[in-house]
Amino acid sequence: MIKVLHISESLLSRCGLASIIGSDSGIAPIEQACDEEVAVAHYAADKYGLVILSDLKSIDTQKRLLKHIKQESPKQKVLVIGETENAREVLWLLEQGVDGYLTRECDRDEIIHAIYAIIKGERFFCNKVLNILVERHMMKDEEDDCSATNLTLREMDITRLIAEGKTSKEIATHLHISQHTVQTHRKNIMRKLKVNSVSELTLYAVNTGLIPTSK
Amino acid sequence: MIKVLHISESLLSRCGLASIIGSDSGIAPIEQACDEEVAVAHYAADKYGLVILSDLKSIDTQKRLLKHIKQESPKQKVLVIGETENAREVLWLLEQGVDGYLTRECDRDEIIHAIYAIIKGERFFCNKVLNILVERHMMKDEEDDCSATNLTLREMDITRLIAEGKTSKEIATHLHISQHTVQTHRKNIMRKLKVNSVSELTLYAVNTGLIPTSK
DNA sequence: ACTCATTTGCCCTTATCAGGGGATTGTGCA
DNA sequence: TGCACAATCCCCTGATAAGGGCAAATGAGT
Repeated sequence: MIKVLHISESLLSRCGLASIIGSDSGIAPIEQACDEEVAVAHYAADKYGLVILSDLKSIDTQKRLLKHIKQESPKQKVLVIGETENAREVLWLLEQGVDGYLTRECDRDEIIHAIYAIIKGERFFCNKVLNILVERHMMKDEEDDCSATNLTLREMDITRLIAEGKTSKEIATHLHISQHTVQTHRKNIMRKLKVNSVSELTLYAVNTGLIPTSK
Repeated sequence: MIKVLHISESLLSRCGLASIIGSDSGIAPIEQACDEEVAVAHYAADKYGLVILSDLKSIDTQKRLLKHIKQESPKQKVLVIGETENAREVLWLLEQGVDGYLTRECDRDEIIHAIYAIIKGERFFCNKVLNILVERHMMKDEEDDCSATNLTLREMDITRLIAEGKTSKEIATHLHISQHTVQTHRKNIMRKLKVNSVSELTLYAVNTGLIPTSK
């Protein structure tokens, strides 16, 4: 019987996954963690055959959890069920040693299939992710001096939060880092984007799709 | 028996909600729509007692669906299970006539409770959202004229210039008025729009067409 | 003439930002 | 092995914004 830990902040997701694979005879009833603290407290190396991460409010939480798990137990199998189609995010996860990535649109069979594949030591990615990887590989040649989008992942996070109206202090609290760090990122962002006001930064965020517009 | 249509792009969520309220005797088995097209094709006025929106990949999709539903059937009860704690998003949803808003952290009882409350014609919001509403409502008392779009011509000028990244001093020079005047306008604008940062002001300007976007 | 919204002007305090230093880790890449 | 870079943290200064209150001139409408 495969022991699974499902870390998800969404009640719906947790019940959903439990319901979906609850009937599968090869998988034990899923243990659940509803947030980061519970997950960290609950987790132990070699306790689970598979850890599934899904529906975490902030990508940052996802990153921290992943790092924590990989530190505790580098060989822990991890499956992420995500919503992002952002190439950089996916690539980052792959680099961290995630064993599988599904999107929320995947169907029951794909989930079950992914679980068994990963347990057997394979890796499993759904089509969308594969497309991203392929595209990324294609683009790779021309992609070296694109002046606009050379923000790092972290800088994109910060940019989005600034554009949403958060203060540096709020961002620091939200990301669990120091205000100084946020300030440093701000400086680098504004230097890279060649802007000198939050308005222009916000307009940049809107125009590049970092922020959704209401129409 | 209450007929419910659940629109969600996440398989986990759909199964989760079905599992959560499947055992409730007062609610019929949930119908599901997995994306926007299916939802639009599936939906008909007076067909459902309640429509639940959750886990839509883009906020734009959520907005389009909501508009569509309210056009087809203005009195349709709608419950949104969201993840945002962004005040503007929540307020926008409320203005569109959403009858309830829960976050993904809400528990089973809260969901069931919300459904029955909404069916009875009440509105239901979880605590986080209520906090947002209360904060905004505090502001509202003093300024009886409710809505955002009652800026004067002058204030619109100032808003546009602020959103373009000008400082108060630059605006003052440009309009041949005192910096103090610009500051006063700023204060009034931010009070009227209920925002407290230039980012949010900029987003307002973009969303209302005061500022052109490049896409 | 009177009212009301608009526009304009000024004072205050505190908080935050913009821009300038510098520094330490860790990771990836050459 | 070293180098570059990302991400983190810390210090400084001056400028500006945020938010409060107050009040005079203007102008259109009743």
